[in-house]
Amino acid sequence: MDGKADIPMRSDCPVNFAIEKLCDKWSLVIMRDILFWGKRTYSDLLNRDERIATNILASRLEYLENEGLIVRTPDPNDRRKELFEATERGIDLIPIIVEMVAWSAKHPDWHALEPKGLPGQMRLVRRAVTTKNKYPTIEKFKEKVRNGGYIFEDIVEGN
Amino acid sequence: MDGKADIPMRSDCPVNFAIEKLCDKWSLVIMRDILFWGKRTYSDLLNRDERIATNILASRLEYLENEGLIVRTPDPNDRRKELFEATERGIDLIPIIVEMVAWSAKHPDWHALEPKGLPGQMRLVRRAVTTKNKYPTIEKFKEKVRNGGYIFEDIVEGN
DNA sequence: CAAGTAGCTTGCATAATGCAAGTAAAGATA
DNA sequence: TATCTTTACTTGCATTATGCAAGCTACTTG
Repeated sequence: MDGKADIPMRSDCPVNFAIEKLCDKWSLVIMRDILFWGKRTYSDLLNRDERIATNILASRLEYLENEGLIVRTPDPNDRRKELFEATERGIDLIPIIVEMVAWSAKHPDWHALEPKGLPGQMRLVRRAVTTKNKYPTIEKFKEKVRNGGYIFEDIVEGN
Repeated sequence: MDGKADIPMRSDCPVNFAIEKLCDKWSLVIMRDILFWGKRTYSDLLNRDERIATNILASRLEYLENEGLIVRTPDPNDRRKELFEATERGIDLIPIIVEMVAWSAKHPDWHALEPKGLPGQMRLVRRAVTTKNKYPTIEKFKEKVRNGGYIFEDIVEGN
């Protein structure tokens, strides 16, 4: 119910706008799971490495829906389930998230964690750092999600 | 002194890494002020539209320094002052911030704030949305900051 | 019809942020 | 040189955000 308070913006700066909308500990993690990993249900989103608490997940999903970043629809096959998917506005977060990946991957502190992702995923991360112009890739990512898929779908199936 | 607790990362995901390092309410605002507006002193950073509290600013500057995003040097002309400037790692935040601007500027909620920036600044925002490949611009921005300048220096002087 | 599963809520603890007042050291002013 | 101002903070306390564990209801599965 509560979670993020609905207070007026601190300024009209577009940087500040994005910070106030997006910069909490969980909103972008959830968007990553939907956009990159194709997680669509509450329980799928709950059982991830970062171990979000169930009350926080509920409040964040409500928030993301209110902000127009995701929509929820009842699962036609199982009336207990709701399916969450990204809106166009949510899909527009992909460039931000890709640049975050590039930033992390460029600096030693992240490598010190000895990250152990799937091979295809790590390949993608390396490309995020080295590629001069990431926009062709980003556009492909967006199209995938618009068509009901997710960014890592080929990687998860294959390797 | 306190502020951000030094707890272990929730996962080895590079998205999560960036979120844990950067996603609080103030770190990126301060980096914006340094990178885009050339703010270098404590009092300059304090007196901005978002009205950061003085204790938060102090703790965030300490944090950003510990994370290697900024360095502080004593002002040779005034021994009360310290000058804060971005490191290369801090400069690497520019693409993230630019994509945040593009995200905000693309969607109605931000425009509903009726933002009133300087003309040159608004021009830059519009370009951030429309330009297909932002990397040439981003590279120019980085060079400017590396050379001791800041992104809006031409705009602030002119209009 | 009993046992699980999915998607929550509730209550309480800790951490992050916000506000106001105060302070010491350095520089500016009379 | 004595006073006033500026700069970069700290301290104490209030509020908001996040974290943890337990419980709960509608639906599905065996």
